[in-house]
Amino acid sequence: MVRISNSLTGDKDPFEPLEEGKVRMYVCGLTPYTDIHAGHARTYVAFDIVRRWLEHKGYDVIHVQNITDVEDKIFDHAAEEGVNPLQLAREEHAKAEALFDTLRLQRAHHWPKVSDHIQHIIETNQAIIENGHAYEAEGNVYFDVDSFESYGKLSNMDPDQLIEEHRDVEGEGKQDPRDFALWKSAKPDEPSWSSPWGEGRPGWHIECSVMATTIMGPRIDIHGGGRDLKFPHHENEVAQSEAATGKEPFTKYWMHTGFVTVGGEKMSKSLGNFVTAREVLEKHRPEAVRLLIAQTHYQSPIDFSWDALKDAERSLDGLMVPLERIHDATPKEGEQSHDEALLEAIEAAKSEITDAMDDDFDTPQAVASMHTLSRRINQYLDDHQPTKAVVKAIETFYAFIDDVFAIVPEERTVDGLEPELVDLLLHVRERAREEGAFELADEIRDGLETIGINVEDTSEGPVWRAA
RNA sequence: GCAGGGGUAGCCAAGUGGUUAGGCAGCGGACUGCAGAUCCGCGAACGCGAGUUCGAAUCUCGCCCCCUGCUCCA
Repeated sequence: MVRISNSLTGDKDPFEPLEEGKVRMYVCGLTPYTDIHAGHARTYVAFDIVRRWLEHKGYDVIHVQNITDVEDKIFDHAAEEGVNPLQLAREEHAKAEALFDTLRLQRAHHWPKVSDHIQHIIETNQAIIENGHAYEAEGNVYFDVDSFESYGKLSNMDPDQLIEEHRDVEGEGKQDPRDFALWKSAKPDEPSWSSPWGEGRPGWHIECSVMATTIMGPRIDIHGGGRDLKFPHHENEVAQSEAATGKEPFTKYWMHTGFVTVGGEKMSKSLGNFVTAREVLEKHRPEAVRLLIAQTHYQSPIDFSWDALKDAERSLDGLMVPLERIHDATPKEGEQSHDEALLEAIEAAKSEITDAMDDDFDTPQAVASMHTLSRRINQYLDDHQPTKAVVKAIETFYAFIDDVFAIVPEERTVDGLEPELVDLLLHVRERAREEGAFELADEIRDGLETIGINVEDTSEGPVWRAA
């Protein structure tokens, strides 16, 4: 049984989806106007692992991730650059999607865009007005916070206190400072659509309610996003969705990811302390990035540093050593008495990882189990030639962790390299070593290293791989 | 101010009453022509103060510090 820390209840709740065997999952996506940074990547990797785990458990997961392509920031940015806002959003989204692929994120089943859902948004706004929870004012439509009794239930905010806090918040024709826009009247030179309230465009927040419910129905299982979206974005989503459909809870399990920080402070575009996902992936393998993220629980902050990434690279290398060793080994037929203990250790590791993941996706615990098993396998391989059954079990284990975490790297290759030539060189080097010509042997090894090939001498002879 | 999350060894990070977490770095050893990898061993920890308990990182109370949210935000 999977248990999930639920922001809505404040508890770790047993996961019982609305519909047996099926999971409706919505992850707050991008407002594409510039490069995504490490913080976005963290959230998406975290939910990628959530999805992979649920799928591993046999759930049929529908994963929806929105593209907010109609939003002030895009308009502002497009105006600065002198380009078309919708075009800018399309291009930035395409760039982000390519990065997602590199990061080994499973593609969402739906990537709904606001610009494709304007009609649905208008209809939802009308429903909210009819249900008495919104009003029109000077071409704008505002959500009537005071009419929605449970406002504040997700973010644990006191609605009365919000009145004082937001005394100064402006808005054309707003009746209450807490009210927020479902529809904004058009400004010159900005994209707009016609509506019963005149030319305009959707407010921020409403798109997520509309696209989630249009695609998945009035109630969904999991809704995720960064902690910074909890208020006001997610709080407003809850209010809008429930006000429109009359069904609650809109989302059964709300999940919020911790921030990526830099020197303890939140990484954000406005602070300017960000590192783009592209920069990170230019310097590091995606699997190392994913391991770094998995080493921290999804709710805790991750303090970003290049050193931390380097550590994760080394840690990943260590984790993958057994896999490389069995690729280099020649397995033998039959059974060996000492195989039993190793096969049991592999089963034990799987079961530990399963328990950890079921417990609110405790990836750091799961990673620890992987390391422990990796050491056990190395011990075995130090002492024994593996049998085919053992090789199979190890490969199956690595396939399992790759399935759930996507952290097993492709074997590295050097472009334009003839493996036979490397083997020939190493053969010559062995001859040199036999004759004690170590200077020549080292020259060959150093030379190979400069073209990206690492040579290691083992008791079984030299092995090489791309660095 | 209100609300939430945290403070665990040099760094990162699990762990909710008794049993080695784990990683990275470090030190010693085995192996090796050397290097690397691997293995074995080692050290080092629970923010502070009281309390409960046979026993507290874990429970209670008080305090200190950090981060986040309170209509830009993954």
